[in-house]
Amino acid sequence: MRTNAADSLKTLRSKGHRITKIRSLLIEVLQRHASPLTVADLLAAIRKLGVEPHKTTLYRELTFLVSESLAVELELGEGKKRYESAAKGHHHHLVCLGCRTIEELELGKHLPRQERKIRQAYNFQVLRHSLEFFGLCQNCR
Amino acid sequence: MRTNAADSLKTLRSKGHRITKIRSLLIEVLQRHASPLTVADLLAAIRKLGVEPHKTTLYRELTFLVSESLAVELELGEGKKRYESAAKGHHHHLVCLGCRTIEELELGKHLPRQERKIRQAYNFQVLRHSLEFFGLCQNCR
DNA sequence: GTCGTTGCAAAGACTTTGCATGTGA
DNA sequence: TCACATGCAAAGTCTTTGCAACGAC
Repeated sequence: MRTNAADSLKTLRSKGHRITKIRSLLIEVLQRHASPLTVADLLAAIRKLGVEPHKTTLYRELTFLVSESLAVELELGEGKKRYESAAKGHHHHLVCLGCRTIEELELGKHLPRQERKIRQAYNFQVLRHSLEFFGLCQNCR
Repeated sequence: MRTNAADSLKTLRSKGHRITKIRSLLIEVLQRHASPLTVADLLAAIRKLGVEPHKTTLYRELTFLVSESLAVELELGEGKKRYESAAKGHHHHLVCLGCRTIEELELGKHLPRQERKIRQAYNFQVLRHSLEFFGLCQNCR
């Protein structure tokens, strides 16, 4: 699962999708950043690289990357969506309510175990989960 | 923490807040429903009871109830917020990606334990968390 | 009567859609 | 070439703000 931008592009090409400037920049930017980014963040990051994509294009492209399982969409209670590269592997988030910094967090195997229990107890097939901790970071405390 | 609508109203009154028709109906509706509701859901539910609040009022009232810790706000990847009564106590959710049904789920004490670890390992004070499982329910599988 | 609450109009933020144009393979 | 990708305008959905009128206590 842990891949790089070149791998992602290869995968897309092999499926018959085109490799455009915006697409490859977007994949690169997503992989370079540690925390999940909003559409506005992504637009700014790509502009810094000298390309000016229309925001509609980013919305469409992100939908596409999510459908290809190359990006992950999440909501952190802000009323807007954030995206991160799927190449980083599954993880959770620490969201500081003070400075809004988002840190990544690796948790043990407690949740896969819970998911098996849910399967049995609720007759519900878990495909994915989302776990965020909200609180105060070192600086904001 | 597990209270009823009358208790919530008493608490509000003791703090000097007013008990209006919309406020008390909203608290009642939130407590009556098992799954978290959108503003549109709440508006419909209150209309069924013969009152026609403006949606602006609901937005404001929900912000107020959240600030008073009588309601909880959450996002389930739909691009809109959902609210539930805080009186139900903390729990997690099973979200069916097929029929969008939302079920509640009680998990063990794994997370409080994790939160203590996070406090130590990341120097991050966890105030609350949000955990949702997305998948397919019995009918949609 | 006071001041918190409500309704309404308007605006703001985020996201989607339709269509013409551009471009990668 | 030609189907996929992009840009632009417009609209759609969710939410917030300003202000005057209302109503709980």
